[in-house]
Amino acid sequence: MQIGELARTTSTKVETIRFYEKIGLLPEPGRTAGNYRDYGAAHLARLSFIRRARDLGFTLDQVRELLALSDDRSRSCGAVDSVARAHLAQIDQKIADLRALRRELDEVIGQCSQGAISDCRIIEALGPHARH
Amino acid sequence: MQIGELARTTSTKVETIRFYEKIGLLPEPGRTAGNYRDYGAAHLARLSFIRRARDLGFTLDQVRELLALSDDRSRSCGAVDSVARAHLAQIDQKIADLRALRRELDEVIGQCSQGAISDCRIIEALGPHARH
DNA sequence: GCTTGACCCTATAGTTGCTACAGGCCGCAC
DNA sequence: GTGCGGCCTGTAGCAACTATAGGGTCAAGC
Repeated sequence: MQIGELARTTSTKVETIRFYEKIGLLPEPGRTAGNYRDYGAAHLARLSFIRRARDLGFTLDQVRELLALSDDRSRSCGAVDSVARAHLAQIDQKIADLRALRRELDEVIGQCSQGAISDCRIIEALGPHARH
Repeated sequence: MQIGELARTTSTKVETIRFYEKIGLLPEPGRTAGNYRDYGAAHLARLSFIRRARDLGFTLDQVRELLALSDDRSRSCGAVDSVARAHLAQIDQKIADLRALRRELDEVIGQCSQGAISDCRIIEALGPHARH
């Protein structure tokens, strides 16, 4: 399987695959006579794992950790669970932050009366005298 | 006012102020005899505006746009309103995305039975055979 | 047998929004 | 006069890719 097919199969860009290889996330595949990368089922599985984890918002470092854990099949699942739970907590925090921000921005926007800039409440609310 | 004081006043790092100057967000201030940047009230106001907008999650490009609009005090407030509303929509989208992701991750985590990795449902759920 | 075009290769620079050096002045207290 | 904090410039680094430049490979068609 060459890189383009792997890319299509996993909905990944070719450059991203090469990038994952460069940072050591994806093992270097063999090469054909013409120096093309030649992937097998194991590469497909590993890249799928990476993509799925990335889609779930794990950072590359977290993915690296999950991969290391999953490679060591004798270890307990607890470590994996804790990585995942930490990530969940981060997501909850992000959602809360965004909601707070949304509320605030909404308030600022609500004051716009569509007049001239000199009377614009949005600009005013952003200004140096706005006490928050 | 020198850069350190401006930084403290606006809760910005010195490097960030120089960075804003370099990318043209903050006008170059005058210099003292010793080549130190010398800021006045206008700089303080502008930097406060930038910080506040950034805190509300506007990108630097959006901030640039808002600044340009606010400088042209004869224009209607409508353009400002539309920048702000577009940003609000982006935030809503991000919140929705994160919530979907949260749900999914929560589901994956819920399956962990704390057994061995070889039975770990999280790893499994991330694997290539997980149909999503 | 030669060209065309799709694919692949490496290496490097760009993106966003900063942050962190390295190596060197300025200004003031002691 | 020397030590220290603060300032200066310029460059490199972070995440996680993406995009380009400048080339090689391979199969098909004429």
